[in-house]
Amino acid sequence: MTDAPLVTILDDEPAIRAMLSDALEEAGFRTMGFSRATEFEAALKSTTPDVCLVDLSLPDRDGLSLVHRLALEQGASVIIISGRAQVQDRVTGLELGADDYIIKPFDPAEVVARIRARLRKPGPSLQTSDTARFNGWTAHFDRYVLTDNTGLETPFSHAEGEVLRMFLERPKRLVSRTMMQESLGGAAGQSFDRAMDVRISRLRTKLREDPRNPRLIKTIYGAGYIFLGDVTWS
Amino acid sequence: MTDAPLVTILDDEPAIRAMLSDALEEAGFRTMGFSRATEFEAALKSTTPDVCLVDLSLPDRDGLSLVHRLALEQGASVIIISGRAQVQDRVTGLELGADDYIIKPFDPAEVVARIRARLRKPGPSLQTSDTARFNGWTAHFDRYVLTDNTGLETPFSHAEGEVLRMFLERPKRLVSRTMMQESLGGAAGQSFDRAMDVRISRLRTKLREDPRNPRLIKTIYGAGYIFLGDVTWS
DNA sequence: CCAGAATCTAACGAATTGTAACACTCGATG
DNA sequence: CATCGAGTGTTACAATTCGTTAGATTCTGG
Repeated sequence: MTDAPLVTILDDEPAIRAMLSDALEEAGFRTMGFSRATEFEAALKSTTPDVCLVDLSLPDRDGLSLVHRLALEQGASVIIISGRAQVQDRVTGLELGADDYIIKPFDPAEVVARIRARLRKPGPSLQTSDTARFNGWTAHFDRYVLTDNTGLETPFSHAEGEVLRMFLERPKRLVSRTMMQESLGGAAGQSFDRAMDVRISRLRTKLREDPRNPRLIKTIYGAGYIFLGDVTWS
Repeated sequence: MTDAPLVTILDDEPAIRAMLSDALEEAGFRTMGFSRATEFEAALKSTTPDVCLVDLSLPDRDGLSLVHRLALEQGASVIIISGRAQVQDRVTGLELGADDYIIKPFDPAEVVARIRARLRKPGPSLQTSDTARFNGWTAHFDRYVLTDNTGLETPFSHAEGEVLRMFLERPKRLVSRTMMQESLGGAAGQSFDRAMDVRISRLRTKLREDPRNPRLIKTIYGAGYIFLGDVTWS
């Protein structure tokens, strides 16, 4: 999806840039991060972002004047992200041309929602590439269907899909039990361990694994599982 | 000053209405205040506000569904003013079409600044067209008709259209059950949950979905629905 | 080979979702 | 005013999903 909206992030703290770009890319946006205003301005000559996130406390320049220039010259939406929480700060920020003003600390989900509100487009889809091929099978995560090499379709549920995706994203590597639990969002505990097993068992059935000799999902006793398969995402 | 921007205020607390209209008129806007959603809707027939301030906790109606309708049908900017401060509330509010979300207690100066920010960018908040194409189907929302790829027409009702539109505006993204309820204006509760299901069931029938293996409207157990279809509005 | 731990999986059941059938509302119509 | 029919929420029950339980099975160290 090359026409996903482009969001630039201008903030001097790498941790915040990372958090934002993670959340935004997860939500389907393209992102570019900058730590300094000068770099950002240089990049503006060759690209036109759809939304600009700007932190006001920049080392090399006053953020507000930058916002002002941005709003005036580029047509882009400008969203200020700032630790300055006073009403007066917000008012002047908005008066200078910002379209929105978000206060640190913020929740990435709200940032995504506010960006979408600016773009007011249905928003890009969560899934970018959502089919994977492996050993004769094709997993269509968008349709929740597994396809045989003969073309026979087997539907799988959401929970099964979570497990399958987890494996396909880590082929031929050990997936520890605890890692699974975390990724599947289950509260750790005796009973959830069994739930995991059951999910895997059901997935194995759909993949027509031989219980005595599984070829795709191997159990490593005492450690976890390992998915053996030549995975190609497309 | 007849062409000063018109701001409507919908809030059941007279004190807040007074404070807002004072500040807004001071800032040069025209204002109209309403205490109930029904009055407000009646007034909409004769006037078109530039910005609508809406309190979510209304006595006679769920505010969110009103926001949804407003953003959709009128082209006006909608700013939610609410006491509900959870991130999740803000996210759903914005997802449902609000352009901004202000938390009580607020400073009137900030409200003014945010209104100005909205007016500056005549946001493309309005869905200009009323026809969408997806996977061989064409939905004519103006005529309440679904057209087959063979040209066969199937009428759909208003309630079905609400659900369909909600999906077509968020293709390939999870639509949570609560978001639906709020957009469709049902008071949350055991029984309305069923009403949702029934609407979707009826819509599925019209889309000739295979109950065992729906291709367009997928159910995500415990989470909501996801519409898989390549949507083009025109 | 044995004991104990880890894993597998059939079966059950609670929660969620699907849908047919019914009931109510509201306009249109005779 | 009675009737009809479309639209839609409600109810009741069926179907599905998925975690839990419990007993069987497999693995490992000794």
